[in-house]
Amino acid sequence: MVSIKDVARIAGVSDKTVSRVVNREPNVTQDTIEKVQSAIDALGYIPNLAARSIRSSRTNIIGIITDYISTTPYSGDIVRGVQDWAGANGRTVLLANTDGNAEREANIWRTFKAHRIDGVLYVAMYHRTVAPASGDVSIPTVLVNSHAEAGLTYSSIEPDDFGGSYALTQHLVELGHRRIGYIRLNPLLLGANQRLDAFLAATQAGGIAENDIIVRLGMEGPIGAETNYVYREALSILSMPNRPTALVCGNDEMALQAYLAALSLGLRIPDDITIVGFDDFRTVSLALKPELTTVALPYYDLGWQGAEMLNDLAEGASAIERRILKCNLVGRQSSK
Amino acid sequence: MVSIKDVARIAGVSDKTVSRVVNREPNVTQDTIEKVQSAIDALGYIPNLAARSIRSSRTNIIGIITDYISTTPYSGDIVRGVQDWAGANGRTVLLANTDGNAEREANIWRTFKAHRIDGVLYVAMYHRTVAPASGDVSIPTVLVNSHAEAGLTYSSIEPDDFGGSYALTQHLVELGHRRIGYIRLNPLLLGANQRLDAFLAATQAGGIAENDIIVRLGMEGPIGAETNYVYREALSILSMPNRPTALVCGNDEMALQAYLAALSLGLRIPDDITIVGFDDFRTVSLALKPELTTVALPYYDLGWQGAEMLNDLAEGASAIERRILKCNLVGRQSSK
DNA sequence: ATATCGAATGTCGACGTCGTCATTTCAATT
DNA sequence: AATTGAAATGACGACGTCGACATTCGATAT
Repeated sequence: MVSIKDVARIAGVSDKTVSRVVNREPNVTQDTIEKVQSAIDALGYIPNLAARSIRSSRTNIIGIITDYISTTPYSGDIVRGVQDWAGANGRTVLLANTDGNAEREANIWRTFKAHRIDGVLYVAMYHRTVAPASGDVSIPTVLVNSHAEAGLTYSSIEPDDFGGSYALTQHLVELGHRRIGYIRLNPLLLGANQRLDAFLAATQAGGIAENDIIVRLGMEGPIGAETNYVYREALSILSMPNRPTALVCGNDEMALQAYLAALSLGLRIPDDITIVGFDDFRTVSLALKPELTTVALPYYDLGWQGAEMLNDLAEGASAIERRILKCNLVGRQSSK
Repeated sequence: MVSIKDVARIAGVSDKTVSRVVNREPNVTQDTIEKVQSAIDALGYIPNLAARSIRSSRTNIIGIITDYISTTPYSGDIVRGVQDWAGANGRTVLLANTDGNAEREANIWRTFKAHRIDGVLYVAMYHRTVAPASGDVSIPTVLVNSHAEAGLTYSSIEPDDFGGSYALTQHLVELGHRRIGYIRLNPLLLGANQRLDAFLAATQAGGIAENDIIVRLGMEGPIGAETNYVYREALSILSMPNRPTALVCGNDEMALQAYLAALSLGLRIPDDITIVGFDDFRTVSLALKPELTTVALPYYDLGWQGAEMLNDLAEGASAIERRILKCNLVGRQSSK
């Protein structure tokens, strides 16, 4: 590999002068700059960041630790947000995936430390409580789409499931719905409870009677291997003699199944039944006809802002911040 | 940061001896090993990989360059496959995303070279032809889910869209379907043509008359901003007086729309109409009721095997290999 | 011509690790 | 006790970069 010394030799200057040119330091003649630059171009010289980092003890690398990357398709957008921030700020991203395996996680922390990375974004693919196994040597860490278990202090950034669900429910109340069905997510998911709680709070605030609320469990069991009751429950709710006029689903994938149930019963959406989802998982929400009213999770922003927070931390900010990002209602044609 | 010298001082040995222990070199007394090990544990010493790499000019880092990571949800599995291989083989993964932007791509190559990574996996998120902008200095590179434009020589690994589509079509012929509709993908996608070609070849081989094949265009326009005709075309095909008994969709998302169209016409799946997809995009294929017969893309294996191929290349193998991975038929309840 | 001073450039060493080679230790053999 | 040889350990330098400091250069003022 061509090094700074090779460039120096070709340009007929010292290695330090090349270094000055590369790092755009002042007090270098225009003439010298050109000589050096053409030597760089001729040799295709690219500075060795490893060497740089052992001198400066700063790597400009941030690490991402993810868990179940493939179970929640769009959460990859978190990673994209981080990457875009990194690209815009001269950082590089090291990525590793635990698959929920503790031993693997410990290894990843070790490797990241060996790389002397500047910080870690600990990204949960579904919104939940986590306990990073960072070990004794500490690295600046920000939890993304998650927060720390009781007793652990980490900065974190999360979506406002509660607020999003509240807004969505309010939307239905404003449309005049007085009897509403609800199919809830796997209770293991943090969002499941927050969304349901907000739904119940908003319906109550909207003056809807308790027995005009029909709540059913849509899924349960371990993440990635859950049992799915959604279709059956949707059929059951929609077959009730006094069927509700709106059906709220824990997420868009559930809404899809509710669509199928509704259509197979000959119901038209949204004329006979309003159906709404959550996540704005676009491969589903936009493919459904009519397109689905849902709530968008701010995945990309979680990543971008999480990276910003991490940067603050790595620069010395010591305050622990717990940031909550808004989930916006996305009104489409499935609600009326 | 604690270095090898700190450990040496505490253990009362030379830095080289610590190095020997860390790297499990022979000819070290058991006694010394223990002394050193306890110093390592006490200090929490972790070797600095950057320092190691400037000596050995081997980083054990492989880079992944992706394009449109968020448009094809499950293709993140390619990355997961790479990561798993890396984890199992002591490598670390550097990740960057071009978003289809050439300038960004050039920057990424520069950065990767600056990190002196061992090789690059150039991953396309949808199957296509690519022209990596790797610049003059070369790094071992393998193209994943893509192959090189004419004139460029790169090793590559791709899914066998043709074979998968052929098997799927054959399955329908074997089920006795003699009149079949086909909604095709955006022609910009490489898979679009391969899948359609295989469909036409398999129907012809199965003795189906040309005018019993109804092909419609489902999508067109730039990736990520296409116009979608699927629902309309599905309705149109399914409303024909002599409607086909099976409908093949370019991918699972299209199949979803075909389901909606069929149900809204009061048709039952699969009794009145067989519908099949492609991709085995599980959030859709398993959520559909009945579950969708489709073809699985070997995303994970593309990643894992791509990493293997890259490793061979980095170790000195000079042969260019073009590997094609099988796409397996996944029979479920939507075909009969 | 000479002194002065800032600008331009160079020399040197340190960062952390490990290969090379030299030195020390120790047990086995004469 | 002296010799031998292998095993164990250490000293040193190089990898590529850049900070600290030293030196040289060139222009201006005397």
